[in-house]
Amino acid sequence: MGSPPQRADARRNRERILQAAFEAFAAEGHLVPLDDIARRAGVGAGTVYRNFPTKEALFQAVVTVRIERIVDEARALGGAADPADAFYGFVTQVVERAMFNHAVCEALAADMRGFDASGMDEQFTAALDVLLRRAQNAGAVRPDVDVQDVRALLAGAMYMERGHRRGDRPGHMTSLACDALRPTTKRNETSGPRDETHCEICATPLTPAATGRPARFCSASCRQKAHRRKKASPKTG
Amino acid sequence: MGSPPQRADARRNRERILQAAFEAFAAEGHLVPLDDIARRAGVGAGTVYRNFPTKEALFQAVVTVRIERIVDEARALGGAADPADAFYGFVTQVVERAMFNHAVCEALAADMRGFDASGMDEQFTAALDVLLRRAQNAGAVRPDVDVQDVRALLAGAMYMERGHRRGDRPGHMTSLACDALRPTTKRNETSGPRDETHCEICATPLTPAATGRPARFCSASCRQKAHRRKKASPKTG
Amino acid sequence: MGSPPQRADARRNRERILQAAFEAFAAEGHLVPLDDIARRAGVGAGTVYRNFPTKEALFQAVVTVRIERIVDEARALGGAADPADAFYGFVTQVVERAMFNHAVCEALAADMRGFDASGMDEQFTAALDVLLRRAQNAGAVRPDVDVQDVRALLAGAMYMERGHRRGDRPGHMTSLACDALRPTTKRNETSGPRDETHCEICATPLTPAATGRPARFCSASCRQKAHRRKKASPKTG
Amino acid sequence: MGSPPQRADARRNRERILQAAFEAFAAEGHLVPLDDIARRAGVGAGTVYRNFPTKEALFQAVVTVRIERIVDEARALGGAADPADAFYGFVTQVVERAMFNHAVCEALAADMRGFDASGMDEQFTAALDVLLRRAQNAGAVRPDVDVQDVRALLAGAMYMERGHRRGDRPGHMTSLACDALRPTTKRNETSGPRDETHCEICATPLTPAATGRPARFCSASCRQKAHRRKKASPKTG
DNA sequence: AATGAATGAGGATTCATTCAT
DNA sequence: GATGAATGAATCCTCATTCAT
Repeated sequence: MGSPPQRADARRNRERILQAAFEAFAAEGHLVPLDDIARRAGVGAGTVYRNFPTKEALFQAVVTVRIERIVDEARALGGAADPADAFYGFVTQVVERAMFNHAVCEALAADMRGFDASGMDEQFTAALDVLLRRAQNAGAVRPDVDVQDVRALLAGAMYMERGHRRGDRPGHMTSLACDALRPTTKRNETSGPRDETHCEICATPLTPAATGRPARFCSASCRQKAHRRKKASPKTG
Repeated sequence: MGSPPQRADARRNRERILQAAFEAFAAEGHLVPLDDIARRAGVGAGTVYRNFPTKEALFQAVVTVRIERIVDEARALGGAADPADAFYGFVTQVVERAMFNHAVCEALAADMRGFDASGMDEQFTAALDVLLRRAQNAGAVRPDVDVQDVRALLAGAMYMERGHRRGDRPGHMTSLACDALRPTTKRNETSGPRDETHCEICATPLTPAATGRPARFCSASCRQKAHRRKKASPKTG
Repeated sequence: MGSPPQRADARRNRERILQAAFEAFAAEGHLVPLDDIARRAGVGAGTVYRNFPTKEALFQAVVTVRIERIVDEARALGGAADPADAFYGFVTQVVERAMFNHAVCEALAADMRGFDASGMDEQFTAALDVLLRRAQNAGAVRPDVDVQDVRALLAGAMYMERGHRRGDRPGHMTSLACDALRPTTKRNETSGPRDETHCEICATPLTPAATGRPARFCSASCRQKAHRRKKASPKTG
Repeated sequence: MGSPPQRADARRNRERILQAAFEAFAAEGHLVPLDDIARRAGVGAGTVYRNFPTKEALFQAVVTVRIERIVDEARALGGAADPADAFYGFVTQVVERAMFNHAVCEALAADMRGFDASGMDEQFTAALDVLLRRAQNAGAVRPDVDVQDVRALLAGAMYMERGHRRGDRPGHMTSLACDALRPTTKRNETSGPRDETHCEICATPLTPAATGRPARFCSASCRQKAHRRKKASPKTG
């Protein structure tokens, strides 16, 4: 039943189902009723079941296709000139893509729920492993993480981006996650907009000044602390 | 409705319901049927509804209790001598506790779904904010993250620990997440057990040797690379 | 949703559901459990929901069909030769039909509860209005009533017939209701069977005579009163 | 259990329950949950059940009290000077009172649902019968109706008033119902506000004139009909 | 006697899956 | 092969009635 059908129209149906399922699962995850998918695909529910024995199998099929592409990309990057770029770029891109896709998210999820079919998981892990080791070998990734850690981090980054999507900083959590992987000497620090409602040093709420520049500190002693601290690590604003 | 009943048996039932709900939600999150919770508690469904007007209210009640404790701890740590320990210890502990608890996970989740009741969310954020700012002030946390970032990271760490639970390294993902928050100069690097099935350098699968010490590299050239690299960063094993 | 299905068996099922719903609603009104309707129709509850999105929609569908017929009849009578017959005949017939039908009763009910769908209510009112005005124009209906009064009276008549169904005089209450609409000069007075257990004049219970013709009055003075009254209005027996 | 309790506080509770039940049933009829009544009465549900074996029995008790009063009034009117006023006044008053009382409505309802307990129904009927016969005897009520007809009409009038409550004409339907009972020669005709959107004669919708007095007829021929008709029965506007 | 907690049978609705057409 | 109709178990929630305290 999972094998591709012979007739042209049947093959077309299968494609349409996969496409509809992709969209539906991407938008709503496992929750979307199968009838909705069938309707989107313009076929009957029975046709879906002819092609995929269960709803879960359909889900698997959908994400397998996606993961296949991702694996392909990972393999393509396996020989890239810059192992660091290859690795971090890959991670970032995967997250970005999955960020808006409930289905891929669930598939690559930390618990890999609903994604152990067809050995795609192993292939993904293996391909990622190559990128990771090359990056580690190049000194771009700390050596004490393994591919499972990275997989988990990937899942976590997707999760964080999905949940804490702040219009202002897309990709911010992913960037943090990547920083967790870097050796200590290299780091991409980015700074967000400053919080003008609390003291930067001790978090005391600030009384907003009616006029003039907003205050940054609650007191002179906090301003002094900030001053001292700035001298100690001058690179971060 | 949420007020504790007077009679001893009723109070006992209420406790049993909360306990059963705690376990059930911890194990399966929002998904568990309310009837299951009632059965676990040894009461009828009606009794659950007498105590909590909706399933959601029960969920809230369960997590509110948990979050309350966490907030209390955060507040207690607000005056700790070592801001760094206070902050990282708190984060680690929260994750550890929530790790096995789907419900708390969902409550503190990145999207805070199903946890806006009773202002507990704000209290949690505020208490965490204090710990964060003190740690930043002490130079123990990079200055370009805010409390929302930390909340997201917390949620992500819980998620990662839940999903990628590897018997061997509990808390490992949390440790990584914490590292993402540290200024570059300080880092807790830990190393896991060596993977004996792949070349350490190029990730080529290794043929296990029938006897003797297991191989670490696939070839002489990889061994050479490893040697060169070791000289460059001598601190990591 | 409400569109008729193509397949023969489905169409048959839909009909059976409508029929079962018609009977069930007729007998018990909105109260019948939907599962009962499904069982009567010999289908699963899901099948009912496939055809009608909610129980209420099913109710509407059932009564809409009935009201449609009634509206059709009203329109057909719009050009009748005798406006009085058309109007009173229509009213009588509507009540007769709805009399045994809780559902139609509820639909045409005084408060029109649960019958504002599909504009059928307005159509009914409009068609009735035409009959009413023609009858008023012909002097067969008192001029100080409007179509809303007639609607109310219709509902009331149905209600009365339903409740006080006396095997002996079906339509009696409707006849009374119609009389309320007639100009004073015309009236259809009908008389029911005489009550042989009370004095006709003062309602004192009568001791039934063991033999002979049953008594009509409790005393000679009442007989006398009746005699006098009979002379005053000789047409009613 | 229906028997009045001995202790003073118990008697007080019983009264409070009856009062609360009266209000609750009046407002919502049979639908109101018993727990609500208990709460309104400030007692536990168990106390309600101690006094009344079922919810239905409570309902009966409540309406029995009300009907008792109505019966008392009917009896008091039995010797009134003017039998016509006594009868029509009574009918009107009963309807007016019940109009805002779901419970009494249901009790006196056409189908007498939920009101066959304690012989109150018979007493009501008997008392009404006396008023009716006296009015008939006085020539104020057509002779071809019996007390069951009047009961039905009462129920119907309540029903109509409840459903078609038009702010503008409270009691209008009751007035109509009374007219149905009058001998042909006497009648209370009232006229409502004229409908300015349809032709008075043929009910054709009227195009509202932008200025000037609103039109009453759709055409000259209808105006002519109206003119002829006015001459025939000059008393009604 | 009073309380109000507990019960549990429904009731409306959804949806994965099967199967007649 | 395709269709979409049918199924019926599952889910949340209500409320009359019973019973332990």
